[in-house]
Amino acid sequence: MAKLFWVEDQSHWIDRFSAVLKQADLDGEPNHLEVYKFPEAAKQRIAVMTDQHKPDLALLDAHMNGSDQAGFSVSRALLKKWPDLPILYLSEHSGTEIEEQAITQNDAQDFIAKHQRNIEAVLCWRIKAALKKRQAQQQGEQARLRSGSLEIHTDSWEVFWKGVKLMNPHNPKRPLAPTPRKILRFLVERSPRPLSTEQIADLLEADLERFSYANYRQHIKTLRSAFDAAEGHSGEFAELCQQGRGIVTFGDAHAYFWKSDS
Amino acid sequence: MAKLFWVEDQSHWIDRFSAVLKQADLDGEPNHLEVYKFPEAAKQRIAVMTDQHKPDLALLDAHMNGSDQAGFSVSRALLKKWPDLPILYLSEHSGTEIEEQAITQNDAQDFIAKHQRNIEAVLCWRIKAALKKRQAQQQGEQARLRSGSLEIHTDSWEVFWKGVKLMNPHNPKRPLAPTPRKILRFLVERSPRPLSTEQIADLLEADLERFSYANYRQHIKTLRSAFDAAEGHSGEFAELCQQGRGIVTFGDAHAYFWKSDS
DNA sequence: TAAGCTGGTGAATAATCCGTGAGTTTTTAT
DNA sequence: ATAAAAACTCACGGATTATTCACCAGCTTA
Repeated sequence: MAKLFWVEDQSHWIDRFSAVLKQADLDGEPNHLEVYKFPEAAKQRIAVMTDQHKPDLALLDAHMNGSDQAGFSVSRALLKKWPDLPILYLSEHSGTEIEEQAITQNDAQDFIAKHQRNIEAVLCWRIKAALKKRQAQQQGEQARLRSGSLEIHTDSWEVFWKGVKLMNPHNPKRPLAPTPRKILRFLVERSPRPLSTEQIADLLEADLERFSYANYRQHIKTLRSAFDAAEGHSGEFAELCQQGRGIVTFGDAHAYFWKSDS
Repeated sequence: MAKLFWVEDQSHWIDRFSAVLKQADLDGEPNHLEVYKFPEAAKQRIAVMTDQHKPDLALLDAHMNGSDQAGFSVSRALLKKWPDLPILYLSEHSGTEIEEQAITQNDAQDFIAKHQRNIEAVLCWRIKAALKKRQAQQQGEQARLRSGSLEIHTDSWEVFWKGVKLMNPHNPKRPLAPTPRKILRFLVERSPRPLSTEQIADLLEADLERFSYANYRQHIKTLRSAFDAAEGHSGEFAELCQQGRGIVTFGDAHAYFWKSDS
């Protein structure tokens, strides 16, 4: 559960974004949102918060109630207590001195303009990215990609399905081979969008002359049997794929996609 | 002197920003700007760049010459060589899928819309902030290393495995040779990320012409037999490596990685 | 019903990886 | 300058991985 600490003085922005933020898929769980309309109230709250309430990320408006510095004072209060807390600004004053101050002097992780195309989505992407970065730093750089029961350690490239490490189906003592594991990663990263043969070839930096659809199919087969092996050859994964989850064919265009099982 | 690596396919943007970027006060010194108009040219250049040319920051356009992926392929080439290089996108397509891909999948440090108020200044602020963050990260490295049964005294460069000092396998009276020692240290420092031949060559500040994969392999062999010797030639370490711990081949990219035994 | 398509499969082949020993060159210490 | 140590090169071979091929089943369309 991601805990967000949000300070915003204008009600209409709160109305507009709170539902989006609560429901955004940041870590697969529902988010907890703590909103304050006044910087003073926020600061008082920060003073009494314990580590157990520590937010994962703060979202601030820089300019509030007529003062340029209101948001920054909240930021200072937060950073004093938790120096590594990522702070994002959400402001109407992009391109101004406020942005400069936020970025160069107040250790802002990001500064997002309120007035822009598709702002809700942009906000979610950036919060997600900030959380991811934070997590990577915290966990000693343990980069992980998760989707349902699947977990890919993107550093050591180990892949776990329901907690079991995926192995090479032809030789259970050996780990999943490089190309299949890359393909799996790309599929999960782009989930639930499909990846055509050409796109995979591009991502693999393979020659399109060499990398054919037959080829792609073969690697998908390897992957599927690796999943099956991890489940003790029970055929569960094959069933899952039948039901349109796991590794699924797209229907045409020689494409496959990954869909989380949960 | 900050070195910037910039890929941008449209001349008018290059004209508009190059002077600004050259003269921006990023670290108190004049900046060095390397500009490419074609992703292919950029990638070719990256392939032959050595550590001494390593840029401090890359500025990419995502969408170039009609392809959405052109910028990302440059990003991949850069990150493959220098995994911690900060990458900023400068794009006309903010709020679109391109931004999403950049931020959530391509480890973008930032994504800056070309069309915005005061863009020149914003660009400089953000570049400066990214460089500052990078520097702060680099300084936070530790002085002593421990990983499972392995301990490296980074001051005296002695290496202990299960409390036994690793010696040169060819001559048990002599300490482990410098290059294997360094390689082991880099592997452990980056654990559990793999280190390709290219990256090791970079870290050793060796010439890529000289430092080949065969070479790397040979040092790995030396290391493994040093571990084996420390265990009284029992073959335990070889077994450990078989099981994916200790010094492990990555299975791709001519890379190895270290994984703690505990 | 056949032809054309997609997508799954096993087996065969091709390519690559990686460990290895032996030898050569470069570096270092005396 | 000399010798020892370290770094590097090279080529081989077994193992592993990637790719190709031929075939089959199911579906759609003429």
